[in-house]
Amino acid sequence: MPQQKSSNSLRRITSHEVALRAGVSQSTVSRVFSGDERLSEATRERVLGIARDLGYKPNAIARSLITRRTKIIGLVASYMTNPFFPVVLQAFTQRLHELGWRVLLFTAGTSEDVDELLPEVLAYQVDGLIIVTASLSSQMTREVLQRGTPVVLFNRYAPGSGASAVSCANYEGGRLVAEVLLDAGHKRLAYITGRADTSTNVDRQRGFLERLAERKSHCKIELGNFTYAGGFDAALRLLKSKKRPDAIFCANDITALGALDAARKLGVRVPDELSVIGFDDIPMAQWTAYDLTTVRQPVEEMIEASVELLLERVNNINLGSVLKFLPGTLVRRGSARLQP
Amino acid sequence: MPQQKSSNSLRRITSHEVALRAGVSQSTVSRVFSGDERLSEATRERVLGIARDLGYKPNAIARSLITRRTKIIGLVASYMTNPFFPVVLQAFTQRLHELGWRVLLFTAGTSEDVDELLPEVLAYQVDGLIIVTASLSSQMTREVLQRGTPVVLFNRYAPGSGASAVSCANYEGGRLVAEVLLDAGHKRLAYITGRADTSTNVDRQRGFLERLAERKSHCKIELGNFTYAGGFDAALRLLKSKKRPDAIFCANDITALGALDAARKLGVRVPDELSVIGFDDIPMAQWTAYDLTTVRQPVEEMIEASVELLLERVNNINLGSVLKFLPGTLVRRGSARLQP
DNA sequence: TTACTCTGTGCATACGTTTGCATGATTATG
DNA sequence: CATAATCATGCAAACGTATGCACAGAGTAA
Repeated sequence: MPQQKSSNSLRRITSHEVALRAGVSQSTVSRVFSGDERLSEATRERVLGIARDLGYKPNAIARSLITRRTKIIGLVASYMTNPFFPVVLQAFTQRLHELGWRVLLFTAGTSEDVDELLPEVLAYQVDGLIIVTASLSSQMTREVLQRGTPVVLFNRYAPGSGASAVSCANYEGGRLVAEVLLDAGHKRLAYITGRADTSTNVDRQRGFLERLAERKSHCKIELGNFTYAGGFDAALRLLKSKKRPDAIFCANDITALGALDAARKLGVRVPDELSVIGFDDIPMAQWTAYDLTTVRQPVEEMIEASVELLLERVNNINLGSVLKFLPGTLVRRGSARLQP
Repeated sequence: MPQQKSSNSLRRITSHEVALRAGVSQSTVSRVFSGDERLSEATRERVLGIARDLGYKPNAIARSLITRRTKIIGLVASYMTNPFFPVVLQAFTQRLHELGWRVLLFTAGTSEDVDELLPEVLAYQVDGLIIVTASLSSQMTREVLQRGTPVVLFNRYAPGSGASAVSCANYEGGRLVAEVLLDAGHKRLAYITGRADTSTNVDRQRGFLERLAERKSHCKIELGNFTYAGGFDAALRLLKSKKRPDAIFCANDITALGALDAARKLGVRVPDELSVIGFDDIPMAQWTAYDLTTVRQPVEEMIEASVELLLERVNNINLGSVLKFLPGTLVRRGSARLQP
């Protein structure tokens, strides 16, 4: 209805038009663009030439309708406030592009929204789904999977749900931090949590606590929520308490930066009086003001693995789900004293 | 070809199926979902019921093909390393969603890539384009526009190109900073640039310099590139020079944070010995370690304006292009001495 | 010559919707 | 009671592409 306004040269160029100009059938034009082998060099070039002149590009929508493949991956992300995710987002779109896929982006404020969002995504017949830092209800996971759309959870996992997942080895990361802090002779330890309902937080905390317990140590726990402000406030509480900790492990980097700023505000010297260790290795961790010692997530490898896992399953629906955990590595910087 | 693997319940549910089960025609089902008025309550409810049972949702691809509207907006972004953009990205997707649009995301490493990226975007028949912090060749702009796809540039502008644009009033922002720094009695001023080929940098710099000139002042210019490292290095050079500046205006916040860390490293006290002012007001500007005085871009309003401008033109191709500049406001924090 | 294989191209159909038009049923009007 | 008007629904033709099948012509082999 709205199009009828004297659309002079505004009509879209279709394969029919190109065919007409080139004196071939529409099929032939289609074959040129879908890379069919058996076509004479002559016609191929003629068609390509005319297409270029007319500015023709195959309509991906029409193509998707018939091939039943959109070449679109739905990407659902939440918690974009954490500087870790822009990096991830960028890497995902970049990588998928290289492989010839497009990204339909959805941002969910809270995890609960994801379930409501998904039907919208699916209406666009995306060939696969990547869910970053959010989880689906098992109900929704089931629906999506039996529809034949593979799902990969990034930075989360849900065993038994049927969805594949890629995550950092958070449990082992937690253990590692416990190890190096104890080795360095720290006595009064603390952990600032992330959001309690995330596997990321749970695993890091469990790894940390379990290794502490194994070595007959323990720690104080203070609530954060994966944010700068959360880390700041939690650290303030810890540092003002009577038995002030000499080392704090934070659920992620952004929390750790908050903690460092709390120490700065109170005049607590880092790392002499206090060691702080984070988790992620976001770009700011290297900044002079922080110089944060942290556990680096192997983002590149995680992205690569996610994409691979997903596309494998796009091509073969019958592949089962896989959980993949990649090891993090300790990046030693100035915010923690790690020598005895 | 790949689909033929014993896909039992894996067949997609179409309006035909729903129609069959409901004992109505496919047209009727379609009418139910496109909100046609004249339909008996009885059939509407029966169809909706069956659709719910079967998990039917109209295929957006097929719908797009016939309506010639995809309800998809292409969003091309670059320089995701600047923390300003995740915020922008999040806001855009959020807002567009609320209005019933989807976002196809493309990230361009450098501006030059955008031209190569666009044909891919257009193949998906996006109804409109938002280009964040990147520009198009005038050639490409012309092609896109005459194709009937409206374009809005965000944080850039290109007068005469036919593309609409929304940007902060960078020139006035630059003037404002000059004003307050001179008012406070600063004598030795400096400007750390962003990338020279961006209107953002050019305008901020021009505004700053022109106001200085008007008040018979001038400043030293040091090259940055809109990054933390760029700001850090540039500030280092400035602060080590014989006539060390007593105030630095940085092309954006991330540059300013780098500059502050350079000062921290050299032991230059802020704001007593040095004032630093940025531009953007990214989340980190509030962090205790920086407490950055800066010119805030009215992001919310800019997003809102961009979306409005774009959707207006999606609905009416004949509307001309508009350049919109929204004023920034000075946010006074601790990194600058602004009293004489 | 006949028969047969290849190669390159066209014909026609399908993908899952929307929508103008036609039609039968129902209600209002004279 | 006849006719007109209204309502709810069905029919069929698009949208722009991909692709199985048919087929013409060229080449090869007998």
